[in-house]
Amino acid sequence: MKTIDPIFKKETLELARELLGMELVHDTAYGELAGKIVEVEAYKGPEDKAAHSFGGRRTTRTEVMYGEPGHVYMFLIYGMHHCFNIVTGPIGKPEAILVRGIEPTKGIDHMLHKRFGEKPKYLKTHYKNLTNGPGKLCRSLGLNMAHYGLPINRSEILIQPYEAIKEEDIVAGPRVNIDYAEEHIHLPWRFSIRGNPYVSK
DNA sequence: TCAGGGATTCTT
DNA sequence: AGAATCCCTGAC
Repeated sequence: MKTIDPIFKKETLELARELLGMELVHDTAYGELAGKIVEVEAYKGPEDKAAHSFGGRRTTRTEVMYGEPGHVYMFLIYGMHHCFNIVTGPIGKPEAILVRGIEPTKGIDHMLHKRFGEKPKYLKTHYKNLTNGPGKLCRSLGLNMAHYGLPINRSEILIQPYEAIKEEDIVAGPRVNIDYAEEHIHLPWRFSIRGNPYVSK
């Protein structure tokens, strides 16, 4: 019986901050694709109006958030972009952390190819736009619905220590594109590494 | 069964 | 500022 990595048992907002500076790895047949996490958002259902699990909504899509923390919650947005999330909170409490930006660390050539296809030469703008957004980083790492529900650090998806981030280098602010969340729009549950170029716009 | 909308990205 | 694009959801 596989156990859950204890790091994922932390409180969601605390874990969100600690994820900054850690390395997200997709271990593929042709090598590791990886990047340092530089931006995340916390979603604390069922009380959080911005969360997919608000009000205890429990469907095929949100089901994994009701299970053990440390599993992958993937969803498709706007019919074309995948988003990668880490399930958090105790069993029965549907919380998650969305990874919105990473700084490439391993397998950059493969990532460029996955995102932009075959190019005679990749430009500076290709590198800059490789992983500075939730849909972009999934495309570059090759993450999709096939990874829904996988146990992190017990599968091809890994999150491991990489670099310590000082508390004063963490920026907290409101989450992006949640206009529907009414009084929860302004909760400062978006965290990023100050000044990092791979933080999304 | 179906209309409406979205935790985005790219182009104009 | 608007389009692309389609799965998920809730209502009927």
